[in-house]
Amino acid sequence: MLSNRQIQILHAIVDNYIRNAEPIGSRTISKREDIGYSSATIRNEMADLEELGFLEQPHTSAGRIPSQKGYRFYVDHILQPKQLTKEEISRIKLLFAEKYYAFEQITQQTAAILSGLTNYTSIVLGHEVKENLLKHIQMIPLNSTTAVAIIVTNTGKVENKTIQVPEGVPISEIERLVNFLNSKLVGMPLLEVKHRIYQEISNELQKVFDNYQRLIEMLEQAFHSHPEELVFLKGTTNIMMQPEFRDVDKVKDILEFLDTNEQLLKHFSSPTLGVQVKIGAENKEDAINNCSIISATYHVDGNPLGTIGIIGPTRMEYGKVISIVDYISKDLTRLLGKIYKNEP
Amino acid sequence: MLSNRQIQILHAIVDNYIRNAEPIGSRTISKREDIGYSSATIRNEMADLEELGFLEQPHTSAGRIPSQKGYRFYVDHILQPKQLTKEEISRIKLLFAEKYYAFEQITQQTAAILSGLTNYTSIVLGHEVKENLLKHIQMIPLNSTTAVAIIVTNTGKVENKTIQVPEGVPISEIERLVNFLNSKLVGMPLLEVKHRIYQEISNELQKVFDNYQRLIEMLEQAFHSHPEELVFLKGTTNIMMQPEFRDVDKVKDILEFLDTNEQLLKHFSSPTLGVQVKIGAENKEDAINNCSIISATYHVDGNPLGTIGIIGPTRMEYGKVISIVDYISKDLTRLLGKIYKNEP
DNA sequence: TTTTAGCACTCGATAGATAGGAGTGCTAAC
DNA sequence: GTTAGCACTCCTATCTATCGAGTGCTAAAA
Repeated sequence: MLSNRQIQILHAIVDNYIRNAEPIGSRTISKREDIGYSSATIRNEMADLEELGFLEQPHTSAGRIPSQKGYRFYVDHILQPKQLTKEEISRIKLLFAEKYYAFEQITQQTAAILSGLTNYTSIVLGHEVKENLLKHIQMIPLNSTTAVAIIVTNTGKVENKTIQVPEGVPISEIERLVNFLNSKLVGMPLLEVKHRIYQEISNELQKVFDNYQRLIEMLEQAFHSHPEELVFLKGTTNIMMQPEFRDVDKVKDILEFLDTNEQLLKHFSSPTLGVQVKIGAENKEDAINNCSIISATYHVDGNPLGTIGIIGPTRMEYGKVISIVDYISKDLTRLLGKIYKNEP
Repeated sequence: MLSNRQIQILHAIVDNYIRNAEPIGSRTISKREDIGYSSATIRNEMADLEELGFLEQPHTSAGRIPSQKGYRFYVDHILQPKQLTKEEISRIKLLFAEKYYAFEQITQQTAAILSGLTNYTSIVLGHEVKENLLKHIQMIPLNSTTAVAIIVTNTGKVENKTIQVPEGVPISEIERLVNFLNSKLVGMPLLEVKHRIYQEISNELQKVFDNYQRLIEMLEQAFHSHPEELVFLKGTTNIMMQPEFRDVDKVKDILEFLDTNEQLLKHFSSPTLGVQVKIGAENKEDAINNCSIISATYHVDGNPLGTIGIIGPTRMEYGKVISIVDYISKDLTRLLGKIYKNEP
């Protein structure tokens, strides 16, 4: 276990490095008012801390910087969450006080304020539609061969697809089909809908509709789920302001990681309670080995709907960012809860 | 006017610089098989070309590089469009052969193939909804206080918004309102709809519906148009592979420009016939002074719907990129025309 | 008149060499 | 246990010298 003095020194080093991005020497620390030891003493402690794996030395004659383990200890045991300022809170309140929104707008605004308040890159993952329930199906013919299929879920998510209408199917028949589907499928998890169409109601469909085969093809199109654009990023260029990312190749790797939605989604696949902090190589992907990600899941009615997060250098202002992510994820949960009360 | 030999030399310099990103000296050119002059002769011509403004010299003892004027002349008078390879054509064909799509998917796929084929950054601007006609309005209640308003246009574009339903308005009343609106507003340009609600049908609304005031508030929400997410980018990180953009600050400026949708939209505000090439400072914005943009507008029924484009360094493979942008914009126009035939 | 060979000159890029200084580790004294 | 002192390390910055690609000019050749 670390002694109090060691913790004090580690604290000072992490704080200092987060602020200045430069290795810290023993003299710098001994000069701090809250530390009453000579540089030689500090040096001894620093050597011990390095041996224990909490500090690193870029080269022999440089000061120390926190290692990943050091950051981890800092986050777990030293850090006290930083209170948001009045101004920050009022900016968030202002945003979430807006009355009506398209869904994408909420996520976009959330991403914007996250990166705005932190000066890092924000990530907002939209809703996991999978567990949503079907609320309504609609098909609107555009012309004799094309229609728009619209699927609405109980959380207000709207999906739409342009589909081909089989030759010789009159509009009235489509209306009848839509009514039929609504009566049979509403309230069902979206994931099961397709399955249900084939298994349970195909018989009935066949009885009631002449052009069964063609209609089923059309439905296939309508419910064909494509991997969704769920990811919103904001402030990607903030990364480049960090002194550790003045190198184009590093930045490129990170941006490529962020641009690949699949990777991002995989990274945030499991919802978590509270705020999660992943430091450096705790993120499996090589590209973001020098980054930390702070994230939290937001909910409606206890169901995780998506994730918000911040990505920045391991030298991140953990205290501030954790507070902001926590606050906003809770406010977002509150807002969504207000909008989509779980009524039948 | 430039002599044939001058054109030949300019051609060689531009080609060479596009390929290697390094200044070209007189000796390099005189060694080329298609040029039968000594380096001294080339030197004289190069000096003349520089005086005329077609070439530049990074410093005294370096070779020459094309100036903006040089690129312009190259694009306007020297360049012969490069035939797409069979493989390129088949990749495009494959993409556009897909039968059904959500609209966003078409734009996204287009962006993907543009950047995939060119190795530059692609920009696809979605549809200008303004001139679209209203095809259908729908409101789907989620619970007693919230509903989703869906607006479909004749081009298959679907907009949706979550709106607040005023207290005490029964579902049946909303249905009646939607039917009323559809009977009155369908076929009208989206831009005029709001105006029309207030001016022409407000009287009638007032007569037929009790909760006129509340309903009009709800409609205000539904038709409140927010600046739309119309921009799709792909391959933004390709910029960083260019040797002239190994500098984080330059990259940052460009990415910030691309991230600001308003700027992009402004830049592409006026539709053009055919492929447009903007070289270097011909782009007004400072951030992209060292970039060229190659763009083309795509249409449905003669109406410009959006723009596709490529942004890269001024040292761009103009021949190839122009051909690709041209080809894809035409194919996209063809595809959209097929999907959204202008039928009532 | 046009082209080319020859040559002095320019200037950025590269590689050592050197000095400076921040910081360390160790020892011995407090 | 703490600290002063000191030799040592090694990064950084600066300067210098060299190299060479490329130029412009002149004069000779075609």
